[in-house]
Amino acid sequence: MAKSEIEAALRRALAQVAPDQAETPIVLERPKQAGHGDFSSNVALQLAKNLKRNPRELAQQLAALTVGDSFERPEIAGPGFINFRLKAGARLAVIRRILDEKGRFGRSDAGKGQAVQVEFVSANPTGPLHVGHGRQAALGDAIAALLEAQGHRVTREFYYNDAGAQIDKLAWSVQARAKGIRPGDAGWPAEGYAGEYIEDIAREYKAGGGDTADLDGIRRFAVDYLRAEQDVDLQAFGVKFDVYYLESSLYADGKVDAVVKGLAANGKTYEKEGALWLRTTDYGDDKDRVVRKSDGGYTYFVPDVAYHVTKWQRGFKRVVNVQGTDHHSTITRVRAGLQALDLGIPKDYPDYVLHSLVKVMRGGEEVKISKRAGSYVTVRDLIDWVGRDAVRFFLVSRKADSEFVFDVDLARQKSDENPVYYVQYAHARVCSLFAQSGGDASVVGQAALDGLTGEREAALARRLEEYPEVVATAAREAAPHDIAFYLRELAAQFHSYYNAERILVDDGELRAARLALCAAVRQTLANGLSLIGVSAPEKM
RNA sequence: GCGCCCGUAGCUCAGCGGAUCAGAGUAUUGGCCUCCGAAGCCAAGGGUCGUGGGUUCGAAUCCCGCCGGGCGCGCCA
Repeated sequence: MAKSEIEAALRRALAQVAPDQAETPIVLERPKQAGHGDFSSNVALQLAKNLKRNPRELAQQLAALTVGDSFERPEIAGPGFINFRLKAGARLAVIRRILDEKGRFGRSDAGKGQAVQVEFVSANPTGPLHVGHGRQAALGDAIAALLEAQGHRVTREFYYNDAGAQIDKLAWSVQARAKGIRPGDAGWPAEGYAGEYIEDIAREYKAGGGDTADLDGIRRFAVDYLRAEQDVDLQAFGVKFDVYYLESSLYADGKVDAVVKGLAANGKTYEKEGALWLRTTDYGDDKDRVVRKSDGGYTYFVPDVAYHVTKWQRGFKRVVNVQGTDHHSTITRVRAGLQALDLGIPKDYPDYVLHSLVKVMRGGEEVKISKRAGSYVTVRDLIDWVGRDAVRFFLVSRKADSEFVFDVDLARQKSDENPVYYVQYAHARVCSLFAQSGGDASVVGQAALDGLTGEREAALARRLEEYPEVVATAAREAAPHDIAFYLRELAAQFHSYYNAERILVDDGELRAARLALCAAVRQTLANGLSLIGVSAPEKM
């Protein structure tokens, strides 16, 4: 590839100009302005700092020594940047590569099949999924897809908190409803779940012949019911999990007890005020935390630690947990627990991607209620309002840690269409071109590309060439929004090209070359959209 | 009060291991359909990058203070 050739040539020049600085990192950037060429390096500036010499002078020396077949003579600009311009043939080579690699374009085997686990959503089975879960589902699934694209073997996992106080509350709430007690009535459980769905569950339970006095039966029924409902929503969202891990199984298998024993055996715990405490302050926490409450029960973070021990033991050397920022205090605790067990788990295990909460706006006001859940907007609501593709694109298009305002009106506006269609429309337009030309992408790909001499064509080729690096960076930083941004820019350049040039000209060779470029754009759009779980329609 | 995150164009947001980083979309205004999909394209206006210091030849980017916002700070999960 052209980039590595430039890098190697620059490296050779560097070895001649400054042998003792041969370790200076060489960074090749893609200038934003086309006038600055295809690649640019600031090595001369870095070098000037170390050698205390004039950067422009160094740049001149380096540039004169940097030669290669695929690029023109480099130019010096600004304080000492070395700019490289590719020869047309080298720049257009990416088109043929894309048509050849198809869905593999942008993928890499850099991950070498390493097993990685991405845990996300992990909603308690106490109600329908809310928008925050939606953001997690969109982010987590995209991060998983990105890691797969980099050659990792990814397991998508959902952790069910199906044990503990909140499940008891669920059971009491359903039982109360089954007995005809409504929220606010006498006998309604303290902090019970007030959503309409509780009534649905109670009705279904009774319809199935359930006994309203059988609290365990109610509990099992309600959890199964809500799990099934969440699965339906996730399916509608296009997210599939490989493993559902149940908190209750950690108790059943004795893994929770084992953690407590292990912590005690390592001398990391102590008794105080009738409770058992863990010295999490030894690992950077503000204060020590309770492990076993004075009533004998464990706090939630014990099964959490036990769960993460299983992740490690299941062979996941790398784990990414996607959670809301409201859980950020658990990071220190879980890591502290793992360290205190002294199992050889790295200090920064696992990785976390925290996302801020989503505010839903509609009609100029924040929406806080939904019919079904009562106190929050559900994933289902969003899908119903703007469609799955728009929800997934929107929720992934912002940095995870910035607050996100989901403007439903904006997403529906413009004759009931969504902004994501800008990207999808570019894809559909190429499909339309092929439908009309009767062309076949693989045949078209054989065409000579020499005719593609326009600035827009060069810019599109540059953009396409960039794609594999965008994917690699997005995967490394667990930042799917990079993909969304890239796709929008690629689509914008395509629309611009489409309007400026007549693709289906009469000249056979030129037409074939332009169609080849369009086919490469279409392929890249499709590859990118699939990473974030958005469809690439042929018509719309 | 303490900890983490955030403050960039009217609005929603990228950029943040310093330089070629003042950007995108949207909104506003003005152009472009006898012609491959106008759900599109082209152009213009619009920001002392919250604020005050510091480091540096060079700071939206790094450090400190302050202001403003979010989230945590349970023997809840």
